Amino acid sequence: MPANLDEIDHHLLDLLQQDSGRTLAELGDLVGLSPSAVQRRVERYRASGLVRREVAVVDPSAALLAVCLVTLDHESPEEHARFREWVLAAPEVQQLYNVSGDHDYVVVLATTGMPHHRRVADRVLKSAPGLRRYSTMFVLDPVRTSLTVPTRDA
Amino acid sequence: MPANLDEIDHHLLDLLQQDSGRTLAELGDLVGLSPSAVQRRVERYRASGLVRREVAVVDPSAALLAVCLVTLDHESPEEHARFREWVLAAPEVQQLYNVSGDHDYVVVLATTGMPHHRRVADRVLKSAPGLRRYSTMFVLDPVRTSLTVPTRDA
DNA sequence: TCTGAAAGTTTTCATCC
DNA sequence: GGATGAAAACTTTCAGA
Repeated sequence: MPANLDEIDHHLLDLLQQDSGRTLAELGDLVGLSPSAVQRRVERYRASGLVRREVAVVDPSAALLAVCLVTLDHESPEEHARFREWVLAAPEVQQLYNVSGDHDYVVVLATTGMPHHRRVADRVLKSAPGLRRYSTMFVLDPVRTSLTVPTRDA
Repeated sequence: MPANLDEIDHHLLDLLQQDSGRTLAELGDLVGLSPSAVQRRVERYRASGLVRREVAVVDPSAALLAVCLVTLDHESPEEHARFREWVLAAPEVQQLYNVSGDHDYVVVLATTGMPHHRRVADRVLKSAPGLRRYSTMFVLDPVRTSLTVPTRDA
């Protein structure tokens, strides 16, 4: 699915992950291609599923973020499925990762403030199916937030 | 800075955080406003800094993600500043959070695979200034990845 | 002050080479 | 990969509520 990418593709994907608001002409200038050629490549990224969508990034300091480490009871596939479904139902779950190690999931909660966070933590995590325990780290400073992914080694 | 937001603003911001690829006309239909009115509001979000930018989201399964918990030695402001500067220099640091609790930072690393990860972990984390220790949780499944932030309580 | 509509400009899209 | 014309989107302006 992820077609072979050349240097220009890596450059374009870097640029698009930084700021997708640029025009095809601007992108063309930056990577040394015509707007048409850029358009073809960008369309290819979308069609292949490499680029999923474009989103607006809201200032994270407008929110209270918390990173929670979750451990489940039994680790059975059914338990995992139920837990995921339950947690994903909450829009405040900004990120959900199944991870290796002592914990099973890392959950990033984004809320409007502490009252909101307490409600969400109680309703979503504390009463989640299969939950053994969880701990919460509040984000004091979101130094960097992004979804940027390298398309090749540095 | 964050102007008072009405119901339509919340709705618009939800939509834009989900998918900013829609046209002003489409957004207008969804929130019940004319394209011009939508454009004015969107421009206001940008000007106020509430919306930072628009980015292309690359399929996270194209990468190896790891969540690292970092503890520093002394906790002095200077140590924090040096650590941040050092870590932020690496483009593979997708997210960096200063957090409360036993650990000082949560670092999300995005790499192209295990060889790349090892190099980055060695170069960026293991030799970071002021580092006492860190642990790594590899992401087995990025169930949900987003930067979505609620602009009001649910 | 905010809205909606229309004119003018830019960008994107599709087809050509 | 580049270039062109058509379609679509965006930006600006203006008048009304």
